Amino acid sequence: MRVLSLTTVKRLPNYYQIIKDLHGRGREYVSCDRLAKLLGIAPGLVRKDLAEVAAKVQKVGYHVPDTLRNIQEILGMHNSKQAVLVGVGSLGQALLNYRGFDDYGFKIVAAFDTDATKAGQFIGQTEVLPVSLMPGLIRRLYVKIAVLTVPADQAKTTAAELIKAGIEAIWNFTPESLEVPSDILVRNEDLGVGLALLSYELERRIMPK
Amino acid sequence: MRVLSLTTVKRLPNYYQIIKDLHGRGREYVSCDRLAKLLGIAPGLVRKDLAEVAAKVQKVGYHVPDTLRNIQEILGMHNSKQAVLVGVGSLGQALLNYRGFDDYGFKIVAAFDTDATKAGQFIGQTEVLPVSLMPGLIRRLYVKIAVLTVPADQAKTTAAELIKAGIEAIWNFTPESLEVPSDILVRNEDLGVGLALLSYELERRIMPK
DNA sequence: TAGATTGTTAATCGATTAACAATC
DNA sequence: TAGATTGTTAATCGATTAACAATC
Repeated sequence: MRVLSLTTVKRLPNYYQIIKDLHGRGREYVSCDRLAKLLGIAPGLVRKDLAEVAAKVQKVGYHVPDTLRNIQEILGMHNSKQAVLVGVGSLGQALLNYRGFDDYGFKIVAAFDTDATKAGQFIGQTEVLPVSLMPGLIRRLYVKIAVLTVPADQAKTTAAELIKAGIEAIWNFTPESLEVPSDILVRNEDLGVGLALLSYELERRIMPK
Repeated sequence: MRVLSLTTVKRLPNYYQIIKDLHGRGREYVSCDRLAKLLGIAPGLVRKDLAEVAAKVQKVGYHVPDTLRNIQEILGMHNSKQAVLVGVGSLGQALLNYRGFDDYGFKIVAAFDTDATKAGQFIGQTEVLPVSLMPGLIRRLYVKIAVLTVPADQAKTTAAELIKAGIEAIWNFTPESLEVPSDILVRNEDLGVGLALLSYELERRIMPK
């Protein structure tokens, strides 16, 4: 499997969504034209994206079940991936309840919070533990992924602790930018960015020119 | 004010974050080199981004308080923007509790859910109402923005109802792609995309080649 | 075969970078 | 002035599109 461009990988969940839907409705094949129309992009782009991804059959299009499987394969959706979550605020709680993770093979095995009164609660399937138990649990279970949902001012120190305990990938929901060693993977997910874009487009529309 | 490229607008919240922090610590000026280093991008890009945005002073850099104000202005952060939220599941609840919206002038004035037993509850500052009251309230308060956090299978019909009631911008957290008239603004925010990217990079790293 | 489809190429577009010019 | 900084230009890079070739 060749390395896919990041822009292609970004679209994979969109293809996945549509193809999963078609699969559920019993469709066997789908053309790139159809996919392109549903996603609002050029058919050629679909062909390029799926060139290394889809199970294509000349004349009838892409084979739905096989293509679905290939996307799952590429994204490692059926490899189960253990993760911990740090910071059981409102966003942390939401992510603990969010069911969309299962699809991607993610399982949050424990959540941590500095507020000891939260310890012992279950949110969704996950137990909240005091943050003092964090390094030990990460080491014991060989957890490599952490979801970071602490307040912004605790982001850097928490990230440092996580890395020290053996975490290799951080999904960062704080607006802080983290400085980490180059062998640590960080993905920033900032709701503020989406809101800023919405906000900007609204401004331009409401007071045009 | 000229039209900024979307890539520039996407970085504005990052500049905002840093400059706000500098402002809080009493700094008066900041150079593009400094900003570039903190964001991990080229100094020239910072200069280009901020050319139309920042209050620059030759020889000392960008004026922190004025630049902060300009970014707020461009993003319309001090215009208060009323919004409603539909779908009080786990993600909906999180967004109702999320305090980051205030900064951008967003105020969620009401939340709606089809589950009538949720009605009457307050989540954060916001009351949950039965969905039957939605069109009336949107019209009465002239609300133009909706946050869509319903289950995927209700996304399309809910969006249609919102638009019928007068909503002009939808912040879509469902994985569905909505088909809307061209005068309606939609921003898709799919956590699955972020997860897919993290997942892909992890795969590549764990089983290299 | 004819026709529907995917594959591939070259052209285009836009964003980023690097280097230097301009400024105070 | 010298020096620190921003402004601007041209080169580069990468993604997308459009058009056509190849396939079964």
